[in-house]
Amino acid sequence: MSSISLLLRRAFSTSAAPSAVANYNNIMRHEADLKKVVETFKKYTQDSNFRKRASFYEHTVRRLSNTKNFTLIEEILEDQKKYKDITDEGFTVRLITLYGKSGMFDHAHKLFDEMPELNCERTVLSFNALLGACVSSKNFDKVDGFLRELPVKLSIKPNVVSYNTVIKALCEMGSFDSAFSLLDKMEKEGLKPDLISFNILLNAFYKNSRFSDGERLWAMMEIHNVVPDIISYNSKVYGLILESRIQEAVDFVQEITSKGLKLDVYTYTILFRGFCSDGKYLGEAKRWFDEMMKTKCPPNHLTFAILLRYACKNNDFHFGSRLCRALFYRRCRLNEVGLLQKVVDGVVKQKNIREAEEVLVQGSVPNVKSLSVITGIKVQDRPFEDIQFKPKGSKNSSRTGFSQKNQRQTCLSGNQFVSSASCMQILLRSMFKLLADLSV
DNA sequence: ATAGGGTTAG
Repeated sequence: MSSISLLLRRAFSTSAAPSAVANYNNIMRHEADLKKVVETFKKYTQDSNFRKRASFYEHTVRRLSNTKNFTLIEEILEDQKKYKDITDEGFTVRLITLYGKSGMFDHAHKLFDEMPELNCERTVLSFNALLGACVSSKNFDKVDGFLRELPVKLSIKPNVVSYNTVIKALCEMGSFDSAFSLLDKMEKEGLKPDLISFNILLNAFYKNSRFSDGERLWAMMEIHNVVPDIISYNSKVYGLILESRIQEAVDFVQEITSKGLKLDVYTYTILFRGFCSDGKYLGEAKRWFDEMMKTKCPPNHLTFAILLRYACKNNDFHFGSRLCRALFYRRCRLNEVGLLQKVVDGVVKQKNIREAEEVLVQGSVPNVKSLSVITGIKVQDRPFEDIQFKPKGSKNSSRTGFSQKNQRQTCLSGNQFVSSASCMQILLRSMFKLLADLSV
């Protein structure tokens, strides 16, 4: 009990004087009303320093895009046209990219077309931004036409980035051979395929069960003097796992290490996913997890989700609770709270009360019943009365790490408490949310 | 301006 309230107190206490930037972050994070978010954004962007901060644009637009508020996205991005920055190609390119990422391809295209009248020069940068917007908005089929028409029309010479983007689009459409043949086309245009060109192709081939096509690329890379990096190798590990060649994948990973390359979180996570197919790899999974810790390669929420499910499935709750501790330490959010509950239940069943306690205290699994069973705390009607929180309509469930099922009981009005169970849930959810926010 | 993870299970 005391540890939990300590955690809560820490989570709810306000931190020291925020700068303008932190201030903005605070306002935006806690503001549930998206109309107000938009107003605040527009107000802040009157400041020219603020307009240089690409990440604010990204955060705000991503949030509006996640909730499908496309009108509001249009409102803030179109509003930017009134600033002199719009004559700076870099600034406009960012807006085009944001439209693309929000899936608003027509807006991206329109802005590109408007650039001359906005007094903004168009070079290969904005051309590439337009191509990129096709890809991110999944208008893959448009890319090829743009590559054929626009360079002539606008006297822009495509560069490696342009071609890489087209290769990506063709791969996404499943036109692997056309994508591959663009390497030749590039060379004819006097451009050298680079690491990114090859990584796009490696990924596409191995991921789409074209293992032998993938294998052929390595020799080509050598010819082009392109040195593979960990992203290149990860594609192959993925390919091996996809073909259930687990041991070969392990051997290949060893080989990567012996080349002096550092494995990254992707490498491990791909391996773990391969191990999951069979309980016999549990020891191997632990060994690689230790390796991860030893080499200071921090696991992320996906790594934890995969390993936790694997541990639970094989009744290894000791490993499970160890994973939970690492998970809380890293302040990762799981999109499946049920997994934590499984660990607690498993540990309790095996009578490792102490471990269960730790998982609970650190992770606050929102199950009041197991909470009171394990800790012996009797849940009162009005716990934590000293803590105020805003329950109304905070809808960003994705940040809290709680499933939709757990969300539906949010029915408080004002600061009134309801039953102890849902109160506890809401309280814990708020705590999770705050912990998540603090870790950003 | 371009590159990379998942899907459980009742």
